[in-house]
Formats: sequence, C-alpha cells, structure tokens
Amino acid sequence: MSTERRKPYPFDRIESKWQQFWDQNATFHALNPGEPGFDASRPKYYVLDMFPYPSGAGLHVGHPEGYTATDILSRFKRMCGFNVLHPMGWDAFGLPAEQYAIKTGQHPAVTTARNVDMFRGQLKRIGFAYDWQREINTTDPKYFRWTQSIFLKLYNSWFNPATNRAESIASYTGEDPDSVRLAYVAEVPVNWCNALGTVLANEEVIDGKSEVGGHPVERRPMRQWMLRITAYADRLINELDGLDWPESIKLLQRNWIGRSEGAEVTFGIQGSNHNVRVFTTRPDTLFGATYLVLAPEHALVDEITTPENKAAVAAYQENCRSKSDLERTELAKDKTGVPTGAFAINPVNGQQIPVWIADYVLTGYGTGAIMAVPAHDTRDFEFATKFQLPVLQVVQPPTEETWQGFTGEGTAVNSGFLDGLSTSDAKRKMAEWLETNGHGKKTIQYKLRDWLFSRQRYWGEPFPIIWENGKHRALTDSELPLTPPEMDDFRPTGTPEPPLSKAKDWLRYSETATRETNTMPQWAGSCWYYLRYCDPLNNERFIGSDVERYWMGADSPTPKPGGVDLYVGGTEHAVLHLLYARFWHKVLFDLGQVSTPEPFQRLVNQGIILGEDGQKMSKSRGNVVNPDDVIAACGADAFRCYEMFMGPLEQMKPWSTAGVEGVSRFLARVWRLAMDENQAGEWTRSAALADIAPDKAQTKVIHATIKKVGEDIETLSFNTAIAQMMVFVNTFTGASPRPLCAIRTLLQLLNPFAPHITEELWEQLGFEGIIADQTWPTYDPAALIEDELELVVQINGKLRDKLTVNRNATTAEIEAAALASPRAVEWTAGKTIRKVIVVPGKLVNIVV
RNA sequence: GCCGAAGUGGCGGAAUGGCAGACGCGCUAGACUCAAAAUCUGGUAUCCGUAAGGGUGUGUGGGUUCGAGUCCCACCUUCGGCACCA
Repeated sequence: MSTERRKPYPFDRIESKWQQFWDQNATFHALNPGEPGFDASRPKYYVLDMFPYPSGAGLHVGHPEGYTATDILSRFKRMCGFNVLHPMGWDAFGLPAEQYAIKTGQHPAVTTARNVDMFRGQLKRIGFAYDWQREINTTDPKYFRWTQSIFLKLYNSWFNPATNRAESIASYTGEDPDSVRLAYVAEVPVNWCNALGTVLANEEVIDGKSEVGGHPVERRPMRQWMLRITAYADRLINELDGLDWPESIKLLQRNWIGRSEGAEVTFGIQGSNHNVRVFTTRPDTLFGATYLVLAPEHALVDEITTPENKAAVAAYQENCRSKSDLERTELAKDKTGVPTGAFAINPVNGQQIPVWIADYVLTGYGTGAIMAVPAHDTRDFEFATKFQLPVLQVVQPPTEETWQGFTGEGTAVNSGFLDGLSTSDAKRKMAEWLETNGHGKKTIQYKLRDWLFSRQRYWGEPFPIIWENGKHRALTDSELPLTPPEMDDFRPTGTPEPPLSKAKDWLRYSETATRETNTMPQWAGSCWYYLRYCDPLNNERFIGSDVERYWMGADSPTPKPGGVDLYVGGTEHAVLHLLYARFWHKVLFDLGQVSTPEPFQRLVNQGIILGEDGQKMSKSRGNVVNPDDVIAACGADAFRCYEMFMGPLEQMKPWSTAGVEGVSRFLARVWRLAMDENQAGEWTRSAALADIAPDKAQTKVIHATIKKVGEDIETLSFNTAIAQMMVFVNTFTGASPRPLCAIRTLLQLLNPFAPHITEELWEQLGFEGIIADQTWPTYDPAALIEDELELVVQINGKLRDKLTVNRNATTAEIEAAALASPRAVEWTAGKTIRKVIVVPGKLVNIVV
C-alpha cells in the first residue's frame, strides 16, 4: 500500500506533456510584420514582465505572481484574436553575480549561464506562454553591443533648450560640445561605497547606505560618467499625465524629480564685488530675510570669510567633510553653523545681513545658498533661535495663528510695495521687481540630479570610449561590441581605480590611446530591453523600424500614446528602472529612433507575497515558499490559480498552504466533471456527459461566467474570475446528465488560468485542435435576463421581506405588491406611509 | 515632520450608493465506508430567543441620503515612500 497521498488528478503527467508540446510546436511564437504568415489584420498586444535578475537562489513565489497575471492576459488576448508579444529574458549584469564570482572563484559568465538555465527551467515548469525564440540576455555581446550603441547615441547628442529635445551634437554651435553632451564626464561629489568598491547612483543609496548590502556610503568628488537626465525633468513629469499607471507611482516619480518654482535672488557682498545667488520658493518673503546661509562647500566661502573668522570656518568645513551622509541626516536634529563675518546686502531694501555657513544648506540643490527668513521657514526659525538672529514677520496668517514660524500662505506685511498682497500675488510682483531691477529672475529647481552612470566593476558593459591626450572620444559602431577582457582577477582594486585597469592588453587601444575602464550600471541593459524583444535577431539595428512601429503601437488606431500595452512588476523600480527607461526612450524618440514618446502605456504593480506567518519571506525566518515544492505537490495549474486567487493582484498578501490545496481541489472537480475513475484507478471520459442543452438556470450560469471572466481578466481581477468559475463548477458538479457544451465552454474560460488541465481535457473529450488556438466564447445578454425578479422590501432602509415579481411589472404594480407583502403590512400597521421608493429590478423602500 | 495607500467573520477576501460577508480556507453535522482518507450534501458574523423572529454589526466620532462598507469632515491604527530640497 502506498503511503503517498494519491494525486487528485494526474497533473504531473499532463503538465510535462503539454509543456513539451508547446515547446516543440512553438505554439506561442509571435510573427513579426514582414514574416511569412504574419496576419496584419489582427490588432497587436504587447504584454511585458519585468525580467528577472537570475540570482543563485532561483525563482521565489513573488516572481510568478506578476508573470502569471501577464500570462493569463496574453493567453486571453491571443484567444480574442490579437497578435500577442509576450517575451522573457535575463537582466544578468550586476553586483551579486560578481560578488558570488569573487567568493567562489568562478567566472560570473559561468554562474550566470547556470542561473539562467535554472530560471528558464522553473518558468517552463509553470507553463508560461512565452515566445522563447525572443529570449534575451543583457550579458550577451549580441545584446550589449546595442546597449553600447545606444550609449553612443546619447554621447553624440545634446539637449537643445530651444527645441526642448535631444538633437545630434552636430547641431550644436557653441564652443565646447563636451559640455552639453547627454553623456558627459564630470568631477562631481559622488556616493562612494568602499565595501562595494564602487560609486552608486542617488537612487541606489537608502538612508546613507548602499541598497545592495547595506554598506556605508560616503560623499567624495570623483570624475565620473554622467547622463543628463535633468534636461528631461519637465517632460518626465508632464508626460506622466497620459499614462495609465498607478497614481502612487506617478507621484513617487514627481516627488523624486521634485520640481519647485521660485526665484533666484542676487545679493551683493558688503565691501566686495562678489555676488551670492540664492534660490527661494518664497520671493514674497524677501523683506523678511535676516541672514544668508551658504553651504559649507560653497565656492565663495573662502573668498568672503573675514580674517578673524577663517579658523572657525575652516574647522567647521573640515568637520562637515568628515561626516558621513548618515551622520549628516540622522543627527541633523540640531542645527549647527558658524558666521563668516561677511555681510550681504538685501537688494530689496539695502539692509546688511550677516552671512553664515551651515550644513543644513545642501551644496547639491539650488545654488547652494539660501536667504533665511526665520519668521516663515521652520529650519531658518530653528537656526535663528539657536544663534539668536533676528526674526522679522512679513506674512500675516489668515487665521488667529501665531506668525512665528508660520510657513503657509497669507498676506504680506512689513514688506514695502508688497504690503496687503496675498502670498501668490506678492510672489508674482516680487519676481517682476527682481527682473526689472536686475536682481534676479523666476526659476525652476529640481531635486533630480544627473544620473551617475559609471561603476568601478568588472561585470558590466564596458564604455565604448577611448581616451587620448586627456580627451575622450567614441568608438565607431563597427567596433562594437566591446567585450570585457578575460581576467583571472576581477576583484575591485581597493581604490577608485576600476578592475578593468588591470587588464593591460585590453586597456591599450593604440600607441597613444587607452580604453575607458569604468563599466555601466546594471540599469543600462534594462533601459531598452523591451525594444529588443520586438526584434531580437536584428544584426543591423537595435530594432527594425517597421517592427518597432507595429509592436510599440505607433500605427495602432487607438488614441493612446503607444508603447507596451501592459507592464507588470514590483514597486521597487518606481524611481529607478522606470525613470531611467523613460529617459532613454525619450532620447531615442527625439532622435527619431522610436516612434512613441513613452515606453510603457499601462503599468501595474503586483503586491508582495508574505510568508505563511504574515512576515516578509526571508531565509533567516525560514518562511520562504519554493515554487518547485508547490508544483511537485499540487501541480503548476494549482500554483498559478492559487497565486491569482489569493486576492487582488496589487495587494500585499500572505501565502497559505491550505489555500493552495483548496484551489487544487477546485481543479480536481473540474477534472471529474469530464472524467470518471474506474476500479483500476484509470481515468476515462465521464459517463454523465451528454450532448444535451443546458437548462435555463445552467444557461444563465454559463453566460454570466463568460461575461464575468472576460471582464475580470481585462481589469486583472483574477481572484473574482476564479470565484465565478468555482460557482460554475459547483453548479454542474451535481448535474447528471451533464451538458457537454457547458464543459467545453468552462475549459475555454479556464484555459488562460490553468492551461495544462484544460488542454488535456480538451483532447480527452475529443474537441478539435488545441484549446490555446480556440476563439474566446461570447455571451448572450438575453440569457442573463430572468422572467421573474426577486425584489427586496425595505422599511426605513431595513430589509423586511422579499418579493418575486414579473420582470415586466410596472413601478405601480411593484409598489402595490410591496405594500401588500405580509411583513410590510405588519411593519406599517398603524403608521403613516410617508414615501415609497421603487428601484426597478432592485428593491422597494417604504418610509414610515 | 511631509506625502501616499489601506482598515470588513476565526483566516484570505467579495460587494455600479440598494439583501454586508460571493468564492475559498478552517470548523461542524450528515451520506458513502468495517474504519479512515478521498469524495458528495448541508450548516457556519455576533447577541437575545426552543422557534418564529428581533437587536447589533464593515477602525472611531460626526454628517449627507429614503438608503452608506461605498460619498463628505475630523480622528485613531497599520503599511509604503520621501526626509534639512530653501
């Protein structure tokens, strides 16, 4: 006797069978325009997953959540007659692979290839309908050749403020083209992480620590490659409006870009011809400026500091320099600073105000200098209180509030020509005054910094750049791909010098020229991968233009801005990948390389799946669920359906083993609708199946299910779609004889969710072809209408009785029937009926 | 501190302003069985009541409405993001 629990249906046998079938027949291969057999009359649907980083740990249950959602949609759209593009690939450059390689001594290419094989195998065992002929890998020279090529497009372009778009550098008529390129070299204060041996982008630093590994990060000036994303700040904000993205993600991007309107004001320095420019969002408070603060790193500090203050200023500067970012932010509760001894002249009233330095003014934002208006700015108020600087009211709050530290809007006071004006009017008037008198102008500032694009790593795309006589220049496209050198020792050098600098042969380009030794960050490959899927084998271009226009939807008749039709992934990329990719896409759009301004039309974030204990899954908690185990126990179809049945896609939700078993039972019930088990334990076609028409009630369930499942798939409400199919199955479980056509319809509706079992039953029941190639069923609205309706009778809004009326009953008839219903009579006895509300088809409410 | 999202049975969750708790899990009773598993059928918010029935219920307090889980105002809690951005 076997101790192993008997399988509720033979999923293990049928799942591998159909996975092989789809593979061998390339069932889900999508043809490109121009290829034989391509049907141009069909609309296109491009549904994209965020491709995984193939880590050594393998797939976890979080990956397939989004992947199953897109798989259901792509199979559904295919059945609805669309040409569907649904690809998968590998984002395989990156730190973990390199660190693992350093630890084990294996080349990252070797471990990466192994991990990719593991991931691919796992994804295939879940039965995803990917077009595997379009698989890409960012570490493949045939791929990163084009990543390098696109980098060169950025290098060879500049942002023309007159046209508000990128143009070829050839159209730039200024002195120094290198100062305007979209990819440029600059000596900037960067986030240096000593433990990782590399610099990091602002987006990769969380609370002063590296996002990868949580190591301390310090600021230091270094010469680095930068991408001029700030040129696109406005467009990156404005063009969010047309996108079908979660509002929360749009907001995260807007806040990250951090646009603020204000004015620049120029202050003279007493007894010197230096000027200090400050940025303020409140030019209306200029009369209230009682001191000026420069960032400790401000270039003018040394020039204006008076001799008697030099020592204190230098000490303060040194102190700030040695502070880590963490110390500067975490311990920032207390304001610090020192006076320079210099005085600035307020242009609006000629008043002399002291100039201080303090680290609450940041060097990277605005002009690195502020005018302090302690009466109406919290930070200035704290600083002024601590150092006993004067506080002068210039805004009258609209209510009884105290004006001290009031930062809202009100009425200007003590402000000369602004007195009596509202804050917004005063802002406008002051900006005009500044401009007319040459003391400043309206400006816009952004929190967004240019993108630090170089890393001191081995496992990344080398820059297609060479250096000669201290100048950089681009490789030609024909010299690509530039592959990394074969190296035995690719560890960081322990200095800011990248590991590639150790590859002396590779480094040497010619007698007088050497190669750039930095590599690109992991984000480079993912900035454009969705384009390569459209045309993965193209050797001439990164994407063919006809193919691009078709799959990205430039020619589609819908009024949408185009792009990928549905993109599903986690929120962790809100200000990283999703911002970077939009930026690259816009550059390519400006340069005429792609035809749509935005890459991703509709974005959906799947929620995190927690462990069974309601905690975040982690190895240390021991609550990690491995998809392979679930599939071995219950099958891929149950795994897919359970992930979709858990709850709304976008919501965070805990895993439940009992829940998987419940869904597995549902699939077993579907199986038994079609199959009987004989004495020998073999499954044969169910004897209850018959070529009969469903009865009226059954017909209604069939059509209601067709309607609901179709609508729910479009809105990604998979949990309720499955619930409705459960209702369907519950309806037919007890039915004998059982109408064959009903089972046929159920299989079609269930196919996108549970592709293996439905394909197998389709074959077992002898239906034509394979189910994946069938057309999605349509429903008959007439079948949903019943002759008799059940109406609710309410007294004062409370349910008191129910009533069955003919669907053609008039309002008057319904009202009369309701008033005559036994319980209504009871409840209204001896009372005056004030009002009767009849909602046709729904209820009657009697107000007494 | 600022911004955002969410609070519904024992649990996951469902509900165009119109019967709160669909569907599933769990629990429970019954059928089948020598017995168990599996399967099938029924029950399952809570309080009062033998029952019929009634009261109370969607984080808290107000409001709009014939009618509020749903809309408005205030607050509480949890989660996520930003964090001296002038």
